[in-house]
Amino acid sequence: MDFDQHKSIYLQIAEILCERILAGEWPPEEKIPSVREMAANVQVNPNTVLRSYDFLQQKGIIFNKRGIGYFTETKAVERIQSYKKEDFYENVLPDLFKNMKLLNIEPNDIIERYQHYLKSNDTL
Amino acid sequence: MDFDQHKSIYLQIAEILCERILAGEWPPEEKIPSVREMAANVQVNPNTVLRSYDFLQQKGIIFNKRGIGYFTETKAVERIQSYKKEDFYENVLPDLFKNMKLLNIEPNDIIERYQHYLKSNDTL
Amino acid sequence: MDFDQHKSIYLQIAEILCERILAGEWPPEEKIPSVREMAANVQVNPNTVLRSYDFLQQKGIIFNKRGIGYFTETKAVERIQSYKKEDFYENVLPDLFKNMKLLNIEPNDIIERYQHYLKSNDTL
Amino acid sequence: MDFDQHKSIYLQIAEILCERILAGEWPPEEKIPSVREMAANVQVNPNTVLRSYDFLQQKGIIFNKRGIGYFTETKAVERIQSYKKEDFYENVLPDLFKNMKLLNIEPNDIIERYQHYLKSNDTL
DNA sequence: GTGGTCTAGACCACC
DNA sequence: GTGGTCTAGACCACA
Repeated sequence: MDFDQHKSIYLQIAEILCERILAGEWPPEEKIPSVREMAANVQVNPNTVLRSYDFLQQKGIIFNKRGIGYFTETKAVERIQSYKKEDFYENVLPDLFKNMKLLNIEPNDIIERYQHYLKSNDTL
Repeated sequence: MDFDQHKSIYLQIAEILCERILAGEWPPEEKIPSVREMAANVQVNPNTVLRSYDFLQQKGIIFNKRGIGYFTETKAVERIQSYKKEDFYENVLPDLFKNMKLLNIEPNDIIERYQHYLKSNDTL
Repeated sequence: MDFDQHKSIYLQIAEILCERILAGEWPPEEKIPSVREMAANVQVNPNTVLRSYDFLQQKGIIFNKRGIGYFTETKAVERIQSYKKEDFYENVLPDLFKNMKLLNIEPNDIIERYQHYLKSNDTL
Repeated sequence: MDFDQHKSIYLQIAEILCERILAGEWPPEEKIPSVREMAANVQVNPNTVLRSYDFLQQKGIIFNKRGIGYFTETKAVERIQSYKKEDFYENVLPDLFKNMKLLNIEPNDIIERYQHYLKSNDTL
């Protein structure tokens, strides 16, 4: 597992966990890997994984049963989607628009590239 | 001058300088404010401004004449645009597409919002 | 640790590190001393050491793992040699030739002195 | 006139003057260009040229007649050669040898390159 | 523990 | 006047 050195690792781990939850890897209320197990998997200090889990718990995406482990919240998927939506309209889109204007990029160019993106991902 | 606490100040200063160069505030080979002057303007320690200038010099956007000051490179604008373009296609766009697919957002929605964005900026 | 007052300390530290890497003190991907540790060793402010490390990182000779420390790049030795070679053929050699011609020094003189140099270093 | 930004300009001007003296541009006791004239020629602040002249005067290479100008010393050429010789054996040569050993460069390579150097300069 | 950023202030070489 | 370097010390996020 190699991480982007410019973003904090615990956020990258949280991000990956969210995507796996969205992908349906764990149904609601299912146990996710223990801190130690996850740490061993991604070759990272357990404290760092703990921080990811803590972060996701505060966001209402997972919860903890003492002595047992961490579990997906019932509404984990909805929560994640809601956060992503907020981030999308607050950050991603304004950033996109600013760059499009500055670099004189046509909306059609974006659409075309998106079609390609969908196709290339379909075949995976 | 107030800065975003989440990004380092020296990078924000560099960013602002780039936008002022793009806006044509200094033609190619023109002298930009001295380190001390800029530091006084944005209420920041001169060392911090120096770091911004150093950063931009390494990026080939400004250069230094000994004992005189910093000057915009002949190709400063091209360089900045090239960096921005790379960031756009490498980071912004993939991020956008990933989110669009995940959140089931239609390209038409994006375009529509972009047109609103352009209109609201025109009136400024 | 005493430094040459005519060159900046951070570059001299970088230079020393390069020579230690060339000497094989740290294999590829090995952790080098932390900023604070090195600063204590050479009796210098940690900021100054950090600057050396930053410099070497930009040259692709060492890299950083967040919260852990700096490590030698896999190709550190090759990179250093390549930089030294470039400097040699671009600066040292032209300087030598210019002086040889100007001072009317015969190549044989140089070779002879080089053999003496090698011998005197062998005995160390 | 464009200068190497890494060395101080006044030393570069002094260096150029020395080479012109060695080339016989001004016989002993001949007047060299005034500070202002030289400053205009090389596009530099007169203070900087003055510093060069001052430097050369301290080295016994030129001397000043108040109100008239700067003149080459009778033994200017000998002095310059002596300084260059000292620099050569103290700095250039040790630097060369260190690099040759480190980069595993054969003396024959140096000689060969020197022959090429002489040829290419002859034709100029 | 690690590095990263920022400040305040000093000193220097250079133009 | 210009930038460049260094120090001392603080504070922070991160592992």
